[in-house]
Amino acid sequence: MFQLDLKSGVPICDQIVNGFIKLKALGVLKGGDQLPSVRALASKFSVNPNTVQKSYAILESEGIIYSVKGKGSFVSDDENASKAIIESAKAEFKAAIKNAKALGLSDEDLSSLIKEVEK
Amino acid sequence: MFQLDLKSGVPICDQIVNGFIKLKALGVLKGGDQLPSVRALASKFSVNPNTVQKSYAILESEGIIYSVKGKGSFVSDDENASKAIIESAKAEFKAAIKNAKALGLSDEDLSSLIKEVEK
DNA sequence: ACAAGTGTACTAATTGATATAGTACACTAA
DNA sequence: TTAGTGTACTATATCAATTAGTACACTTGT
Repeated sequence: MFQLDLKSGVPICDQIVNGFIKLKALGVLKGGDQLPSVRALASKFSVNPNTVQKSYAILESEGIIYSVKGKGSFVSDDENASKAIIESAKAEFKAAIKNAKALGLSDEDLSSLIKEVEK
Repeated sequence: MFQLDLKSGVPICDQIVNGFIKLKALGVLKGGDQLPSVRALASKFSVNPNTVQKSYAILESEGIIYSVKGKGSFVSDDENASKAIIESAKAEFKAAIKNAKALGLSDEDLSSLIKEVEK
């Protein structure tokens, strides 16, 4: 399970969303796996159930998970889900690119950095 | 001069800070150059003078510029300050690369995204 | 000396996003 | 029936960012 950084300034609900997206991308969570209940996860992280609920709603709207009243929330095995994960990762990376470019880094600068990280 | 995007969600003061850092990094602004006055820039951007003042205070605290009462604000001669900022931007970008790769994006994917993000 | 322009320092109010608090309802399974 | 689940809703609290307004100290040019 992932960790929350309450001091990071990143909204808690976003951290939870990204946490599960990464767990699925890494294969830790697979289609059909059950997620912690809204209340259980809220208790574990010591945050409000509404915040977790919001995260789950976002994940469901993106096709990452699906929720069933009275049963629980589960990892989706829909083909489109992985597409959503990729899109989410791309969006996050684009934001980083925009930041770097705003500080004057060129396309070449950034491209060379990509290769540096390879190891 | 740079532009502001009021709809981007990025705080105006941060955009102004990054704008000047970029101008200095690109050599458009050099040590000793005078910046627009707080009131003049606020008027040009149609934002509150306090917001510009805050940006200038941040830039000064980071050593990018220096301000003199009654005279104005000027670009600092110290090159190390802006270089340090560029380095930290690179470090942040590297973290984003690592993140994206962990989610399964390839070097080619990331390179093409760099070109996608314009301006 | 004066006036205009400069940076700086406050307090107050506003807005929007985020998170919390509390309650309630519908559903499922044992 | 009972406990646990997701879901919906209103209200409140908090915080960052911004705006608004005022005031003061300083420099420059006249």
